[in-house]
Amino acid sequence: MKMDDIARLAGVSKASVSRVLNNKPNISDALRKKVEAVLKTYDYQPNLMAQALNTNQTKLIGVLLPAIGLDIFSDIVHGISDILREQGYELILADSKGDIEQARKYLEIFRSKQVDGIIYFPTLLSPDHIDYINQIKIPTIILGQCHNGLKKSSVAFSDIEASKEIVNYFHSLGCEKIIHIAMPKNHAIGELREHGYREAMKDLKLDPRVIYVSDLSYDSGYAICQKIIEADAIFVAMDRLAIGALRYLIENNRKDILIAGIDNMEVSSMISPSLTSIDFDYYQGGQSSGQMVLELIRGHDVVSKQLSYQLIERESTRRQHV
Amino acid sequence: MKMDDIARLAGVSKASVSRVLNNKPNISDALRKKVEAVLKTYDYQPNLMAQALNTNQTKLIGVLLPAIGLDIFSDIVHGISDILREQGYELILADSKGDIEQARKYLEIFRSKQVDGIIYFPTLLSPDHIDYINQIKIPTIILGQCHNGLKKSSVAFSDIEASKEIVNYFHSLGCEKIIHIAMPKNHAIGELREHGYREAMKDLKLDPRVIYVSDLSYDSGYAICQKIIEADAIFVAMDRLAIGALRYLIENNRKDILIAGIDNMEVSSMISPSLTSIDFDYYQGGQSSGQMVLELIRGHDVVSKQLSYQLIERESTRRQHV
DNA sequence: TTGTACGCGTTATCAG
DNA sequence: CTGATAACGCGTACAA
Repeated sequence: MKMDDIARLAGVSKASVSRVLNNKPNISDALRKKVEAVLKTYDYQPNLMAQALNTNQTKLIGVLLPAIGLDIFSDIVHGISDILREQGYELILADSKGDIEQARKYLEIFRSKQVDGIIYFPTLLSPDHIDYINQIKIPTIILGQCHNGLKKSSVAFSDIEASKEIVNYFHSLGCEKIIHIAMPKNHAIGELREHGYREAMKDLKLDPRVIYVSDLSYDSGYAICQKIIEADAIFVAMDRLAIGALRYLIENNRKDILIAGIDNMEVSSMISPSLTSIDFDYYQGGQSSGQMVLELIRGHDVVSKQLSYQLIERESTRRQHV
Repeated sequence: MKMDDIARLAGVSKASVSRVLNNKPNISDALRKKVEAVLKTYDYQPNLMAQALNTNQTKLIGVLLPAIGLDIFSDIVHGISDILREQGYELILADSKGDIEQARKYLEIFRSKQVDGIIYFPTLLSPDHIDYINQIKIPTIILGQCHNGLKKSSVAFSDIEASKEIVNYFHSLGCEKIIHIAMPKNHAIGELREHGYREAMKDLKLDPRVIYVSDLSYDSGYAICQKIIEADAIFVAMDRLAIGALRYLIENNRKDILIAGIDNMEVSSMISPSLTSIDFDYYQGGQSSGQMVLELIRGHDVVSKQLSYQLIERESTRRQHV
């Protein structure tokens, strides 16, 4: 059932049908009624490919994340998806696995698929990569961080502030030897969180000590703890690693060491001891970026947004945790 | 840069350009070289919308899952995505949240977006819903279960067999009072696992006892344990629930009760005690369904496939676990 | 082997 | 306000 057919059945031209479908003003009520009736009867659905060819809009948004499996990213995807679908857009999802080459490959695929917009959560932002991003022609939102050199709209979380809060929290609990387990050095978010840690330690006039994991697996969090000789508390750059670290502490009877993460994974409240963490509103972040990419497509200006956070206190920061 | 331009620059007709692009045989080497040179120079990219309109293929596959956040589904997505992208397809991802109405809504969206194929992981398969699925015109793969009434290709995991294995494993450890924590009754996978449990118990001439959670959250797994008075072992229908249950056992000092789940989530090896579980190859399942949907699109017949599993023994099934 | 001409189903333009 | 008609960019019969 195409527009031609509808037009014939309604006894009008397909131009008029098009006008009705797109709510154009220049059409009489009489014709409108007639066409609408036929439209209803035959349950007409416009052919999106033809529409796309003509309007040069696919109504597709490319979403590139570093790891769709982590629960924070699934929250983000829900946020994005809920907003976009409301407005008739669909999303094409890709996973860069934290690798820049992969990321470029997917951005390239997005381009070739002619998506109308892109939401990109990068990991490392090298000067090189920033140049690459800036030169993208398609409306693009950078999610997860904002960077001076970046000429794109962005939605960031308060990684630095949140990290500071954790250090200060440990200090308020009487800790002095506060160690930071950081992400590998090529992770932008890891750098932000490490930065927050160092700043807070400096403000408190405490000696920072940072150790880096090799990757973001639970195992890495576990393994890295072998390097820790002495500590009052450990601030781990993400819950996932923290859960691994916690396991090590338990196995080695270091229940005197306090520990906290960031991300507030769903499982963090369920493990024993439950994990103190920072909660970011990732769903909200997804919604914001979805909204912003649509505004960008509609010609609005580049803007930046930063989201808030909340400290969730649990058992892992109590003395002698279970 | 469109085909016309390339044709002009190469001094040939656009038909010839098209032939080169699509590797048609009926073209001379001389022309081919000439065209390829121009193609390279100008980095020509065909307009997919025009292609789509013409060939009636969007190269888009709709993937509908009950919960994209769970790690099993992210494995599935990776499997699907790796296969599809190899062959130039992209995937549109949607989350039914386990709700049939939502699922229908998304299947409807897939249709309106004119996807070439669908991969659908349903939860409940009511007769009504089976009818609905059977009447879908687009090539469709049902993932996660196979059902007699279903006239679609399917990729299933060995839920029944795996469940039996766990019960038998508990029995080999000397357990007699083996309780099953099952998913809410409207979950097909839950039913399969419960079925496996009941069969195994019958074979062992043991009394089955099944209790149902209200939803699939960690909390539900925790809360349901309050109903358990006496047990040697608990077989939980999924790791997520099992982790909640485990927390309850620890808090209430019931370290004598053995416990095992299904899914082998990444975190299951990291919690204390680590959780005995069944590992399904979800990535492989994703790959298979991706492969099958492409074959369906190419006109192959409807087929079914069932994947294997593996029991992973861990601390939660050792006597007096940590 | 090569090129011409038309069709895919819309939206946009321009007379009437 | 309405209806022809021309784009949109590609594939493909069909003719040469």
